[in-house]
Amino acid sequence: MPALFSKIGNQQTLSQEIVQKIEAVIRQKKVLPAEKLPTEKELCRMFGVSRTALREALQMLSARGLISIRKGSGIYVNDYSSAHVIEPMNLFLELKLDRDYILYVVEVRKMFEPTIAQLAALNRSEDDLRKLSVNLQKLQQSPPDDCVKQGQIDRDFHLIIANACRNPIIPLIVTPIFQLMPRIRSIVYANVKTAQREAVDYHQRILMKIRDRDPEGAYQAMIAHLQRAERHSKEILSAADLKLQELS
Amino acid sequence: MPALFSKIGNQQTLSQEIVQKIEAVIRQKKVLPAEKLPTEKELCRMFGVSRTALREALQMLSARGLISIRKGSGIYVNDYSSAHVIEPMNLFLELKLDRDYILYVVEVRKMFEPTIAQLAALNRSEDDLRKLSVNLQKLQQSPPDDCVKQGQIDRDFHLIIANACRNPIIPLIVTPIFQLMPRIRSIVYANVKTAQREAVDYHQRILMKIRDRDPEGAYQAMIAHLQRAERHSKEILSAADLKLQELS
DNA sequence: AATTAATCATACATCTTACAAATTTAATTT
DNA sequence: AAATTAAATTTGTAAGATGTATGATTAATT
Repeated sequence: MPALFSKIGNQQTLSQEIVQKIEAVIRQKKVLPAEKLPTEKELCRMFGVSRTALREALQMLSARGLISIRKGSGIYVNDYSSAHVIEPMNLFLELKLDRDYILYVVEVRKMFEPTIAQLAALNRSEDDLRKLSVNLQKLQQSPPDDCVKQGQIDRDFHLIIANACRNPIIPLIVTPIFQLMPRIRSIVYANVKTAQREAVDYHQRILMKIRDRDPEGAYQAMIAHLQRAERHSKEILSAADLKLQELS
Repeated sequence: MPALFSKIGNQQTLSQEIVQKIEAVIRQKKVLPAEKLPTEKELCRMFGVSRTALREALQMLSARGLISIRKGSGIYVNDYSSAHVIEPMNLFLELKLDRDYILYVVEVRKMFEPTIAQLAALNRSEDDLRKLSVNLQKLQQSPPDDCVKQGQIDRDFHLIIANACRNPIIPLIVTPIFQLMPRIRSIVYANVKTAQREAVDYHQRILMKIRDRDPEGAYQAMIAHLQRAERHSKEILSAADLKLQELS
């Protein structure tokens, strides 16, 4: 039977409706990044709404990174950057991170990073090489007991490689995953004394292969590195599951 | 010279400050998903701010997917889902999509999808198989001239495989990339008459390898599929660059 | 007694008005 | 012409009032 009446009015709130309309013109590139939108007053007039509703809509768009609101100046369209993509994934992984997710992260890295190292070996610039060797020195010189710092340096090493691929989508994908490394490391590697020396060794080998533009070598070196890391993770995870409680 | 005094008060707006405080308690899991936050009135009292400022903060959190505001009911913490991660990346790719980005997308798919097919062959369930064969039938039966629909079916095929990996991070990463396929396809494949038949062939081969739990076979079949697709893309992109203008 | 309708309290949604603070623009002075 | 000052513009915050949805309670009807 066909319904006699359909719902009156929009289910969504006014501000959500406004968001959609403004988002549409941005997505359709009718206003470009750095360009100014009409003032609040004008927008109110155009949409026929109060400033309250309009401002709530603007704050939503601003929270998602589509616009910037500058007091006394106006409303500007943002150049939607990778930061706005990475942050939600970061939050997601942070909220979901538990024993299982650590293993998922390790699995994903094992799947993708060798291929990334491969491409990096082909596309790396001289500048990438410099960054990598500076990073390696830092890792060698870092205090052996500062797990968090080592995790950060480790993360940067892998990030430099991801950026060396010269494909902007790759850092987008892997940055949030690498971002977890310092936190995971502080749990997993807390007791592994040899971890630092080992990491330096593996990084050195990877760096050499990338320097020599040897894709297959870089691929294999990265596999070796990650397999070693995975073994550590699994051993210590099963040995000390209790520690994971500290995460939350 | 070091400044004697730093600015008084926070540079950021009141609402942004409120966002940080509420976000903190959610990140620290002091309130769990589905739990209710205090009412607007109480939050105003607690923070010592007006409803205007508070509501703008709430709308920001709601726009990012951290909370839901239900009229007449209250404010609830969300179960931060993968949808909130995928959407920003979707937007990013949509805004950046141009000739270069299409090639980046193809490259990323070539890098990661064979490995994904490999893992899917190992972890796939019977249900995954069913979904894949249903999808294949749909592709066979779809009208030959409806490029967009074919793109959607194609996308779903690859999404099913990504989900078959049983690693929740993988769909997170690849969904936004696959989401572009219908749009890209409508540009690239518009003139390729044989595209549909070819796609059916390749999909069939991949499906068989996954069915037989043959990781190496699935890997190779996926490589073949993507290399063919890449050739199409490049040929037609260089032949008809003008068409890209239609994107914006 | 059970079901349905009416009522009320609660909570979010929107509007209006007012003022504060930052920025930009114009005017003025040096 | 440059620097300073004043004015206008624009966003930030506040407070109060009205509108609308939700859920619980009470009254009425069957």
